[in-house]
Amino acid sequence: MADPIIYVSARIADAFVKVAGALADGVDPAVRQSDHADAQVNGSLALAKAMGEPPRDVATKILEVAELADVCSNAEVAGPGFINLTFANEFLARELVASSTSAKLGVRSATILRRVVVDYSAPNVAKEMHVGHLRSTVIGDALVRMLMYVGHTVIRENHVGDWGTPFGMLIEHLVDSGEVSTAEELSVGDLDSFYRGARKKFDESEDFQNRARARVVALQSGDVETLRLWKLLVAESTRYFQTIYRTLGVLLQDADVMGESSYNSLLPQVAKRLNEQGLLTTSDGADVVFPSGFTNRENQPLPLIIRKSDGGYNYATSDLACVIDRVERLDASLLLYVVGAPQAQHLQMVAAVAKQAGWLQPPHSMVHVSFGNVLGADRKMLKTRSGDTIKLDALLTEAVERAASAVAEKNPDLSADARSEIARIIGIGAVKYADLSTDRIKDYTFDWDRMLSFDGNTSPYLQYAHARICSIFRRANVDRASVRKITPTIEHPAERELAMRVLQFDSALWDTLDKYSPHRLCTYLYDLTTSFSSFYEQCSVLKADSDDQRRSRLMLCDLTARVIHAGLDLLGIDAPEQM
RNA sequence: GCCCUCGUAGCUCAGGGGAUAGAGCACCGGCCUCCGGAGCCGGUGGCGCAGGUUCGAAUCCUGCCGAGGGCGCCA
Repeated sequence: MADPIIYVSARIADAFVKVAGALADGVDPAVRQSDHADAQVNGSLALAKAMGEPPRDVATKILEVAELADVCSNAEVAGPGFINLTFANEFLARELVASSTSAKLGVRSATILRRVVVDYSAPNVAKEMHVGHLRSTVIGDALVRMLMYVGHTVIRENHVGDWGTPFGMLIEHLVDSGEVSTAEELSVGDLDSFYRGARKKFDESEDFQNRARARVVALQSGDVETLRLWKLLVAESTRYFQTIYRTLGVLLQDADVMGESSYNSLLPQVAKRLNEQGLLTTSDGADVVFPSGFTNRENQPLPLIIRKSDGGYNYATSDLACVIDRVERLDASLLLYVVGAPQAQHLQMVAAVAKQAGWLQPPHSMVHVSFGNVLGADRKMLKTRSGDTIKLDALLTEAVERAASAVAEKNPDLSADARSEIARIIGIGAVKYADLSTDRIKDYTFDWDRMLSFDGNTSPYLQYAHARICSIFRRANVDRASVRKITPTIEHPAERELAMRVLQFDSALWDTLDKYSPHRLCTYLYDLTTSFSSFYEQCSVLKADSDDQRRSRLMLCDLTARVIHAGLDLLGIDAPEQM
């Protein structure tokens, strides 16, 4: 019940040991998909190198001792010393049934179950969510779903920006505008104009600046009235974030919010503990740590500032408190930070200091799941025509509108209700899939027409294939669950191709988790769907040659649909039965 | 100046030690008495440059060129 290649790899590894004994240590069988057969063994060449024997001779020896009778219908030495493997159709059929009847469609569970914190989304209070937050939110949410799927315990943490000097001006602006008016402004999601209003006053009025600074002091010293006003801003903002999260269909809830302010009480302890370990030094009036290996412009050691010269703490301290909290209180062993690439050095420094201080010892580790920018057609940061940042809310609304007009055109028979729901699923799915389907480390180009196209590696294409399969079962009037234990007969090349793809769900998901790269799962789902479309074109299901063939193909269809559905679900995307 | 990331087809992207580098769009040509043509099948076209490691390099290493980002009291 795993990818056939994984299954066969174990057999080949055994054969390596039989042939080479200790020389096989550390030699990866490297069984991979192949254009020349179902799979090819590449490791035979490396083993031959280790043994100092001709590669083809070694490959022949491997084949003599490898136990492949029940899994391969053919195995032969090829080229310079590869071994080409062809899986037995009966083996594939057995694996398909195992996959179909398993709870997780053939995906192996994690062998070591961990507690994982995923830090993602992280919008700022009283600031509009924009496309920059889209990536963190969408990628983080997909990783959360995948980690849970393989059995890990996942703790979502939304590190909201709810503290710092800007709150002085924001609170003063709130006082000027009145609480009722501010609440109204924020509740309709007009966070940007509120922020800009505060900023404008701050820039124009010296009196306002003084009030703002005084307010920051009041906030940090715990003034009751100031805290009340601050909480008002936080509450209205998080309520608004939640509406975006619901539209986007992500798992984040209010309970997942762990804003920067959550760590305020821990900050003095961070400094204290660092000091006790002799890591803290004073530099230009600030308390800092110099982790090794980091330098500034002048090639001088680069500090992580723990306590500013004015006595205040900053985000580095808060991030360290965060590490302590996640490791010591939450007992998480893996900390994922789904944060943009520009913060790479900062996070490296935080990790370095946390390790030096002994707070982040193996098996505990933190990983920066970094990502690039969203670019417009001009290859620059995505902006509106007038040069403003694009509000996430507006972006999602446009996605649904565009999808709605496409649905209305392609499927006018749907009821108005069904149409708007499907438009939501397609529009939001398209935006999320576009973000997830390219390597997160690179910038990606935002293009409405491409992401909403029904051709190519897009969510509408996957959703369409899924809907077609659902349509087959409606027409056949067959209960989906009733075909799930049927052992399929693999005959047609397109059936075989599809069967192989379906069975790769397991390794596709694990490859994805290995690098925390959702685009690998997307690529897999697209390949699977392409295989299905080809199968569907060449192999009649409802008009099959025999009842057995029909049942066999229905089984394949059901399993394919379930894998597409599950795969999209792991990406946080719905798959409607009709569209 | 130092550090990090990225350069693959005209465009948007996969592939990140394995045989002949794959898709989609665009362009050219096929397929509707057919389960959803929102589809399928085929064709044209490419690894920034130069070294190195390796049986084998788009992939790993070094240098150069180009693009983006970071480099002490904002978060």
